[in-house]
Amino acid sequence: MTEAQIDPRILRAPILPRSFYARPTVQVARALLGKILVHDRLGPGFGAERRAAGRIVETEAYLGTADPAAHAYRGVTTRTRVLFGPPGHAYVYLIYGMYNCLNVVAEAEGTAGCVLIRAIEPITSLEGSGSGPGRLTRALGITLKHNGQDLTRGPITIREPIDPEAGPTAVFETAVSPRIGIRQAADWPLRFFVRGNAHVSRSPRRIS
DNA sequence: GCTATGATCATA
DNA sequence: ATGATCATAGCA
Repeated sequence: MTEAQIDPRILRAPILPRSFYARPTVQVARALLGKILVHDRLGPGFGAERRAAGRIVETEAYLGTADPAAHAYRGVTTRTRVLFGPPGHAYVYLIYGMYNCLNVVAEAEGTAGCVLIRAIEPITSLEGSGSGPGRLTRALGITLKHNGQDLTRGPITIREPIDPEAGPTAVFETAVSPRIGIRQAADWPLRFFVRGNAHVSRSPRRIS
């Protein structure tokens, strides 16, 4: 049985501060590309195989009350409350009865806005693919119970890679496209991904 | 209480 | 093109 070796870069990677998230949503969506998403299932322990991590290679911005495709479009509800809360928290929801989607709350408290994490490039060995929003949460063990959690505290954190010269996506070009799978505001250019990266999702655009 | 609706994915 | 499967929203 081969123990998966953790890339030591994630052990030293500093957690992104709240100020990173307290910016316009589109800025946050672009800035999240290349950052490292970590789920430490044992907290600050040393259980190496319990730590799952990947590099973010695809995101989508959802612009709150100004965006017909956003959950926050119709204002505060039980579900969307976290979107209007302080930035740097996780917004997790269940879609199609089977998939959890992980979003990051952006903008100042009181203003809704979030970034959907759509794909990661594995750093640790993952159980399954990290390509696609439903698959990456399954691979990292992220569920509804993580909704509202503070991403500056963990166990889910997003980190700055310590050595930007290392790794296959360290130097990259950001590509832009319409968002995947929505019907409202279907042509808004709010999807961002690492051009040419093999782990970017290839979900078909929903039609009709 | 009830019903419609998905920011998905796999299979065909 | 279809189906699996369920939390949430909107309405009565």
